[in-house]
Amino acid sequence: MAATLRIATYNVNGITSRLPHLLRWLEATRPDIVALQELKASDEAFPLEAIQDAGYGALWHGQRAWNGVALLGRGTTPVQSRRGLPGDPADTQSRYLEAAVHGVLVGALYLPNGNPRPGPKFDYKLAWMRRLAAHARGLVGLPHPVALIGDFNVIPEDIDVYDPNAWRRDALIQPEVRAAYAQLLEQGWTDTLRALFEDAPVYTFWDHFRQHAERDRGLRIDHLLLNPVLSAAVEAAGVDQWMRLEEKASDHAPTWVEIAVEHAIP
DNA sequence: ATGTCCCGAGAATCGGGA
Repeated sequence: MAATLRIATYNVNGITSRLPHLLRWLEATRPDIVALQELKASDEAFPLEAIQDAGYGALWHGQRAWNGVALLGRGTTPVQSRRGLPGDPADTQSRYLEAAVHGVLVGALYLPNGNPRPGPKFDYKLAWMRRLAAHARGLVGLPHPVALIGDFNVIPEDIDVYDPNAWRRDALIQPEVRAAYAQLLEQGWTDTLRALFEDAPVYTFWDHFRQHAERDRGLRIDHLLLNPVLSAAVEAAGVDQWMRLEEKASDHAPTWVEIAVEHAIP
């Protein structure tokens, strides 16, 4: 029996503040696999019980006040394959978690913002992108489904921002950042939203300034990169933009892809 | 150049980050 697998990524900007939003969204859209970013909470503060009550198993890598990523599986607990991005043992920031969920190997990531630029934070971002590319190279050609999803903090092209000029000094749009992202895609990853929307704008983030959400002045920085095995089965993709217009919303909206699978998800 | 929201500190606002 044919069925679909829904994979989503959502930067919650604080799991404690956003738990009600997360639970409403899980119930409304019932994704099978979810990557969360910016938990901004220690491991001890992760709201496992509420998430389990919603029908999800969870794996998380928290950090007090900043960063923090998690993977949720509907009706299953993700099986961890990696915690932390390889390539720098001194890196203590919680930004990468990798696990098998519903038959997909999922790398869930929160790529460094990189501002202010220039400076050590921008250097860290570029170094992190090099480490990601080195790791991703070993994943893209695997004979099973692989996804790299999360908040990449990269505006890939001018179509991905409401006004490129307004962001020209920002780390998210710099030529070397865009080049690093393009090189990652060249390994064989498909940028799913861009592939499906073709030359139509689609945004995943709207900052808190000047009513940008209400005016749809956004950026596309949350990405779903699929390896060839997985991208061959894509049926649909989109952004749950209504979530950005909720009271006390995160500045990001959940972004998702639906995959055709042979059998119903248990 | 502007502006807003989250977190932690620690007691009321403020700094850091985005």
